[in-house]
Amino acid sequence: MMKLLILNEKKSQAEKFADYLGGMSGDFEGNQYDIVYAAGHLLQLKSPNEMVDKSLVEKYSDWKNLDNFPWNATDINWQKYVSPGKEKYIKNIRNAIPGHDVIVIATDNDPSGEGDVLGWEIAEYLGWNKAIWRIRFKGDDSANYVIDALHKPEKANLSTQDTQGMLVKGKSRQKFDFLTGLEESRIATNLARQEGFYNKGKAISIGRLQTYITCLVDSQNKARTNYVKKPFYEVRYKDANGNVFKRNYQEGDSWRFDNELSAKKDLNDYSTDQIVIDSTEDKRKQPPKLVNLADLGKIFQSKYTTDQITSTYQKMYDDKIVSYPRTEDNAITIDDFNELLPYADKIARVVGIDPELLTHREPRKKFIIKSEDHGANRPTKLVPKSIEEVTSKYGECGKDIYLQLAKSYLAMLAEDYVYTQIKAHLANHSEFISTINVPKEQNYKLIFDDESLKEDKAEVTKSFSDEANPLVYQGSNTPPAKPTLTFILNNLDKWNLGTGATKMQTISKLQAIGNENKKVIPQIKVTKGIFHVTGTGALVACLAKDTYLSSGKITKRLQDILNEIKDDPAKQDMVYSVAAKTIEHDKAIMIKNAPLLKQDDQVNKLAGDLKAIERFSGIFVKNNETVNPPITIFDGHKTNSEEQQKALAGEKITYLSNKFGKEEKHIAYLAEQTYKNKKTGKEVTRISWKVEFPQDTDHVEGIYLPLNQKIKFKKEYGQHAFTEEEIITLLAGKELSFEATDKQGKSYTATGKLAEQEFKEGQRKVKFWGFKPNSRPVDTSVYEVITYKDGKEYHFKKIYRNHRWTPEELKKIAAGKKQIVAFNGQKGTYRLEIKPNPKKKFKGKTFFGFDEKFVK
DNA sequence: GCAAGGTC
Repeated sequence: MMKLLILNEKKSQAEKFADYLGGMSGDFEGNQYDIVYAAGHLLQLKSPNEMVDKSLVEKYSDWKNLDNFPWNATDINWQKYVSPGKEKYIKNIRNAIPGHDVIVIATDNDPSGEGDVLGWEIAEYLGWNKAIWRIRFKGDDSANYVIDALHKPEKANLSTQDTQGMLVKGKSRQKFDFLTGLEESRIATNLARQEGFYNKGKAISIGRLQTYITCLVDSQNKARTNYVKKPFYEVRYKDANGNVFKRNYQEGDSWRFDNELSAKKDLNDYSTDQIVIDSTEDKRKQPPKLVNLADLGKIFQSKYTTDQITSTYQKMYDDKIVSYPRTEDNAITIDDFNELLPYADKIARVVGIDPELLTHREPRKKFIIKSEDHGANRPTKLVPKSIEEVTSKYGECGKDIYLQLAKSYLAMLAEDYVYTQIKAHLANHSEFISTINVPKEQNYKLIFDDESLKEDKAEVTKSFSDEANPLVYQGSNTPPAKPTLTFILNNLDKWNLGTGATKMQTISKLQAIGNENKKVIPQIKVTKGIFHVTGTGALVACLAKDTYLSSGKITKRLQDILNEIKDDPAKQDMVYSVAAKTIEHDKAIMIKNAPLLKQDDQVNKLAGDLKAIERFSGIFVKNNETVNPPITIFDGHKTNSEEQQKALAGEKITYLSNKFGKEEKHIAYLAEQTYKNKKTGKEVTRISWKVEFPQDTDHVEGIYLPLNQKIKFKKEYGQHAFTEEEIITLLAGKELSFEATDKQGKSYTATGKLAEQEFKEGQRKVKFWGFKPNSRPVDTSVYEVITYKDGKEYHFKKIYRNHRWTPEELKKIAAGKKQIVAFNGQKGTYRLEIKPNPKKKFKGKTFFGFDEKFVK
């Protein structure tokens, strides 16, 4: 009898195991067991300088000496520490260990070996020295698979870990990415600085996945800029339904011209011709495979960011209304199929699909896989009551995700799309041919049209008419594709780069929207669905051009080596030499590229202002150590050398600051400050500026009763200073009226209450509390009040240029549309094109007005 | 200050 500690990768998996085995603890065929779980990787590699012998710490802390690279990977002991935020999971597992004989690693069985690493690193970290069993099961949602796997565990222990192929494979991948990523980041950062590009004092991040993406986006945009359109002209035929007949072009054919005139001359040799049908055949197309998260990203790329989609999907997964997000499966097991089938009608009704369409309830082969990672993304048995419920819980994006997911699933249960394929040629010119597909029965396409996944959407075709007419057709060489999300994802797939879990995430992280997530400096940004590099991205693209890490090939090569290591783990040190060779090569390339930074237009335009924070240095009297504080204090004050010396001597300096809207006296001094490093969670102590602000006499503080929350707000509004009594009224959340003077000097009664408001400071939105006047009622006998297309209310005068707006005109105005209106002037009627402009400006005031253009 | 891989 053995006591087993079953270690799952995540909570949801542990819950399923408990379900199959009869609880989180219990008895499995005579052996006692307890189930514990992680939350993905709980551990990560330490900093390089923490993984080497004392004598090498200096070398591995250094960023500046290029001779250090490549490192000697055998110097490194590959120790790990608990990722910030994951301590509670480690604690739970540690507490559960005593009394057990075996740790059963029951994490995901990824082909990369990631699940193996994830389990083994926990056992190692916790100092486990007894048996370790690895079980591999097909999918995590069938009791039979799990029990079957428990019958035949792969038995090992920590001392034999180097013989475990999958584990060694996973660890080797980790080592390669760590070595190449960290070393090349240091090399790139150093080289850029030597050329004067400081990237705001932050490191330039280089890595196998991210650098490929950044360089791909940049090279594609450059290819688009350099594209020269080369038109060609040729005779084609078109029938009344728009079907085109053309010849198959071979290099050197004389009927294709580079100028229109020649083609026009050629056109004289052709005349209206009869269409001859060659064949008519009915064809069928099965519904497309199920969508995954990357597909959802592609479908909604112009509507939502990758970040919105992944985070919304995650919320829906947390509530279990959709399946596990991070998979690349496009099919499901027969068990999954059978489990969800009884809910199909219910799902259909929620998403507004007629259940009558779901007649194909037998599984087609293409949708069924024997084993799965997690199974394709799909709705679950937990069907929401209505689509409105989904919208109210997860917003517009959640609604769109659910609709798309449900429809993709339901399409699988509909009949094949049937179309008629017709091939034809022209009677007198048989070399002109045409093939068209005419839809016959839409079937699954009524539920989900897979065209939405393609970038070039096919048009619906009508059958041939009797005859076709010749015309001169202008074509051109194809321009390089736009770097859209689809483009990036397709290229990642080409090289097998990134996993289901990381692709969308990395693209999100690389984007400017990651500004809130300060872990990563954005390298790319997306505008209108097209990706571009940022300043940092421009630096990366120029420096890393032609490096191995910027190319997809390195991943193919790495994977070959990793598989070799998996088959013979004794070869594991191979990964060290591959990493060293990669770094050596890339270092040489980057040294060559570095001088080009100054000549690169894009780099100068985008990265020129990413200068370093200027610092001064000196010995600080209080700790007798050399310190490097910034010259400019964060309140905007630029210190002079006299002030710097004073501060180093431990004295306070005083100056006037203008930063916060008005001039005030600030006192600043150097002192020890403690920060939390966001990535490592470690506290860092540093000497930097502290500022004493003058006492705030403009604002008042108090408890805002409706929220029971402490707030601060301005003591006055316009010319009016609030009295004690009025402040109490406002803090109670009540309305207040007082006599006020407007900007024109007229007095009026202002009524309003406290509200949280927002103003923009550059890109940043700053929230504040303050008195907010109610919008003054408009005189509806003089003004029209409309709800504009942006959903907001606006007003404007009923009579404009002596013309009273008609109801039809008002409708167009509300829709934001242009229109031509006739006005009566002194010299008769004149016409203007009128376009509503809700942000019309006059003497600094913004109002709802109209842009006008004269028309004849 | 630096990766990619997990999950939440």
